Amino acid sequence: MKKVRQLKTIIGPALAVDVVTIAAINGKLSVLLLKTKDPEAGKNWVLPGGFVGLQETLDQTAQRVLCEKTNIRINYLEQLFTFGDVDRDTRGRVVSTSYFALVDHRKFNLLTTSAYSKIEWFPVLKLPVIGYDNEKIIKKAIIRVRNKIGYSNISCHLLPKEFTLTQLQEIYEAVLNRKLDKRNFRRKILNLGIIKEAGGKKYLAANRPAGMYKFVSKKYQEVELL
Amino acid sequence: MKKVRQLKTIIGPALAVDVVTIAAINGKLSVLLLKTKDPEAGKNWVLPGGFVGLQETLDQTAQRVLCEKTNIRINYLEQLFTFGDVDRDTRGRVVSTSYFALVDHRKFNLLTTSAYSKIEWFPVLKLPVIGYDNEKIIKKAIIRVRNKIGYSNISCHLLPKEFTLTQLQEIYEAVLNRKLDKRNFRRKILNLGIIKEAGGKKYLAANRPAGMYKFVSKKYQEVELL
DNA sequence: CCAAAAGTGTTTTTTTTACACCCATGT
DNA sequence: ACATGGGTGTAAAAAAAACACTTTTGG
Repeated sequence: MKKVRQLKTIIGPALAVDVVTIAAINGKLSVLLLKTKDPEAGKNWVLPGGFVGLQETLDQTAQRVLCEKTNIRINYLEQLFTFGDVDRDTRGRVVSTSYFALVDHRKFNLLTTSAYSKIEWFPVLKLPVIGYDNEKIIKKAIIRVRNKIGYSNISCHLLPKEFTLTQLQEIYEAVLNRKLDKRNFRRKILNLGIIKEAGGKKYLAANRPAGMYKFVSKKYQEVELL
Repeated sequence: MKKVRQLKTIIGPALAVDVVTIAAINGKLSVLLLKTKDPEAGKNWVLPGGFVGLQETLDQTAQRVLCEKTNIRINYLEQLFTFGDVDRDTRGRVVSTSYFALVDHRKFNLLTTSAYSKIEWFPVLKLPVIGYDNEKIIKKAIIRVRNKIGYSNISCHLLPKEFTLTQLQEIYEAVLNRKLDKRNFRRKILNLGIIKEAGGKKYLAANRPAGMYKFVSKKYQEVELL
């Protein structure tokens, strides 16, 4: 491993990472928040975050912080924006590079550290009081996801491996916050070629069973818009 | 002014800003580069950049650095991405938040400092050898501008206050790197309502004079796509 | 046989693309 | 009068939107 040294002569801001973790829960786009015990945040809900280590890339910091503070191992991670207002953190000058993570919430048991009193999913339309500038970060993440779901396959990270077309449509409706036409949605999503039949059928309720589908690839790809 | 203190306990990366300055010159999308004297950059061309001060926002750093190193006062500035690879800068651990600036190159007299031997515009299709990870940054800026010109009024910053429709079309062609149909372009851009007639006519060469137009507003706005 | 969600095509409207000639000027 | 870039409309093709009934199952 290459030697990396801190530039001692530079006196500058500290650098942190904050992560907006996003899932679609019961048809609602939701964000994972921690309730802090720190009085300086006004005992508000905040995003999981932490400082960037000297030997870590920003992506690695995001992964580490999210795992440490929520017990989530990330499915999809993308850098969002770097917030650098001088007074954004009352504790001192901290610049924060924000990320968003997309997860299937059913896959993880949430678990946080002693620095926080609670960990909880909140629908983005019913957020609690948020500390620091974290609400701004969340809003930006929502906008990014809302745009990106229309021209990429990122929705794959919000679902289990196999799913029905109705489930997939519900994801899109949750993210876009509007109803879509079933027939048009199916035609379009199938024509994109990003999903294919998985073979099985889902027998669940007193109705016709739904065909199961899966994504051709979970690798990020851009496609023509929805 | 509020007191801002450095978080002394945190040992982390230094934070810098790099700026990709973009103009459309002779129908070519171009980037402004500096030739460094620093042997560690291999005497290559690099982006103007500098460290973030304790009392500065990132946007302010970008403006200051660009003014100091190129004598350009920015027209339009937008944050691009934060690059945090551990070994991206051979001099030590430096995380860099990149920006891109859009300018009308005719407005400024380029002027750099003694740390650099040259300052020059390069067409993005004919870049010289670039130092550090700066080529990656430039590529990302180009992609961003290319996307954004299609659904916003950012092109206004690449032109003088008044311009002909042909000039505007040339900007779009330079950014998108393809020819557009004159009639379709005019219909679309006029229907968007972001520009209006300025009244005058441009008498220049031995041909019919062109009508002058101007942007309704230079404030950033998103519109329906081109 | 009833309730519930799955599945399926066609028509209309809107948007996009392709395309060729006349106009106003300076020399 | 001619060379040069400015300016204009229409038709065909493609994409998007609107819309309602039949199917399969469990109870």
